[in-house]
Amino acid sequence: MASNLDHVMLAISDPTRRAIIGRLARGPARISDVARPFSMSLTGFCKHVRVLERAGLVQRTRQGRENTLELSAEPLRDVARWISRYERFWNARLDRLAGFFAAKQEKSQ
Amino acid sequence: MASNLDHVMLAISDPTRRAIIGRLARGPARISDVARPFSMSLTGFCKHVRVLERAGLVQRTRQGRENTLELSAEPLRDVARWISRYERFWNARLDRLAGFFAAKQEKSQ
DNA sequence: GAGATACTGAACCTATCGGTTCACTGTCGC
DNA sequence: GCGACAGTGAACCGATAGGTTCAGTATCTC
Repeated sequence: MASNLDHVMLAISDPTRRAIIGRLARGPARISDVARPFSMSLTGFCKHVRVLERAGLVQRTRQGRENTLELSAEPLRDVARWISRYERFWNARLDRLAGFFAAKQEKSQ
Repeated sequence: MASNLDHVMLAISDPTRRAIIGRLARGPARISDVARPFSMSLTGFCKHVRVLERAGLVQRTRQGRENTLELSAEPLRDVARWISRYERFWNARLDRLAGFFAAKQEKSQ
């Protein structure tokens, strides 16, 4: 019963999978080519690809024996939307600082 | 050797922990009070709190036998920063649309 | 058809996750 | 001091994560 947001966040919580996303941002590529830089069996690598697929973060196109992967970043938007609800918290200190300067300026006028 | 980004993303990949964050956004609260709405043992709940602490997302203040939790959203900023690198991908369609209208307007002038 | 290439599936391993129960330690109120 | 309250630690559980190896299936090349 895990939601897609769960799947997406879990998918990007692994550095290998973030690296795959980073690679695919430069353009689509075959599984083997994406896998090459990683010191990992191809089977292990494919498991990461499946996790990314489950999250909807990559799409696979099969032509003959080759599988081309393409980034599909839309699900990240949901994560961004969730996080944006808390932006004001990490901006809080900045806000207070801005408020301080605003008050100071007001006084000096 | 997991990075903090790993810990933060893993922490927010669980709906219970996102709910805790949502609750703490309304203000600090005692562990027991935050735990009450969840149908889960207090011990189990405390494990979630520990995961959030490991990620730096909550801070605990102890006074007597009570533990007050406070949201510390700064780590989410790192997640937001990572995600922002891919914004252009989910905006791509919008960008093309904007480009289309820009070209149309240029033509009509 | 033979051999290389590009994966995939199944079985296995260890570690971690998300949850439980039970026993325990402090701390507060009376 | 005693009982209720707030929370922790340890042990356990089943499921999943992240990795492996090995064997198999298509597919391409020659």
